[in-house]
Amino acid sequence: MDEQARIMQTLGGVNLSGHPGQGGMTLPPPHGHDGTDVDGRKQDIGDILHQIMTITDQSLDEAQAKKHGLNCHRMKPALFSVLCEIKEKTGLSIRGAQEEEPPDPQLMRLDNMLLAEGVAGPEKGGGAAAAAAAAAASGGAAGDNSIEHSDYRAKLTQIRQIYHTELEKYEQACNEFTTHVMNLLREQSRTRPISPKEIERMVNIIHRKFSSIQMQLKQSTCEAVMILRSRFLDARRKRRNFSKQATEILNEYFYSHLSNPYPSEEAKEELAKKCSITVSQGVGTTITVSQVSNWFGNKRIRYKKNIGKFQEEANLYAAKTAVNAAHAVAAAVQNSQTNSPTTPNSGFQMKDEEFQLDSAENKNTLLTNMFTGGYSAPCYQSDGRIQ
DNA sequence: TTGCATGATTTCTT
DNA sequence: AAGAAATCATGCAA
Repeated sequence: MDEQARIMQTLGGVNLSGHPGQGGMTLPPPHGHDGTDVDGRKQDIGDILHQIMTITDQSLDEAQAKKHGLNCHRMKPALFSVLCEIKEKTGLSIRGAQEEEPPDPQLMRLDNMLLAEGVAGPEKGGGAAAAAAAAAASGGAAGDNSIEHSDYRAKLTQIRQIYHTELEKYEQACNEFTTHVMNLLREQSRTRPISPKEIERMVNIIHRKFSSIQMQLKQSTCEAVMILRSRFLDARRKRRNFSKQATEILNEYFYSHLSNPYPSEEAKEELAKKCSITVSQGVGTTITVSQVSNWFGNKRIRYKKNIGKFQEEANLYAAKTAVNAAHAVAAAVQNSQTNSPTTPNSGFQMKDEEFQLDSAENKNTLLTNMFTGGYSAPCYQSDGRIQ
């Protein structure tokens, strides 16, 4: 620190005569009051410059000794001050051209992405927000499969850890290198003119270099996240057929509600629950509400597009529900004979009482008519939409 | 390998 | 926001 202060002092106040001046470069007057003094100074400067110029021709020991001598020379501060001023002037003109660069947009993009993915930024959650974001991006069905979800999070945490370790390493290396260079420059400032601004500039250069290395790290981290994310989403996209039982439950509901095949949110939940119980496709496989919605969406559109093709299926399920209804009625009758009257069936399956009591065939014709427009309400509109 | 079935996603409409 | 329609991508039987 005293070195720096000394340099500042040299820069700010010391002139060639060795006395404090008004600041800035103060050359001796061309016609000094004392001619012999001026001549002496000139000789001194010539002498010191000669010594500096020849120092490289000498052996290390000789140079070392000479260096000490130069440091103690009475004209040294003055010469040092002049050199500093000259350097500062040239340095300023160079710096004007290379500094004040705007923030790198690519770096900003990378930073934003890492922040959004939960890799950079505060530790909390460890990418839970990112997983949720990925879930939201991949549509309603996402975010329900906890196995894939936790897998994604685990991998993201891994990436996060690697990223932070590497970043820390880079920062440490950067600091070490900066300290080293600063020490070196301070050391050198004893023998050559180095201003604090120059040191600062050098530090900036080092930081820029290290941030460009950091950018590479950020870039590869982003790539890793993108790969993980695409894999995660691809895995979700992989289609697996529902089990036969699940399809049966959904079909039963669909054909028994053909007049209005739009299950409410509660009904969807119920169906999802029911399907999940019967599904046996593997560990962790469940049918979600959004999958039920997908299924009904697909079913409605495909049924509407080709009613003929689904006729057989419709008959089958209508017969099935009719049988169920008959059983239910029989049970109800039996109940009414033995106990007080109770509701034979609960839940969505028996909502459409009128439908249940029709004969399978009649009902199908009726419902087919509904879809083809031969039934008053609800039916497809002129543009083909239901309702 | 091919064609159909089917779950999921995307885009558009209401 | 929910649903329709189109499309994608995969499963599966022939």
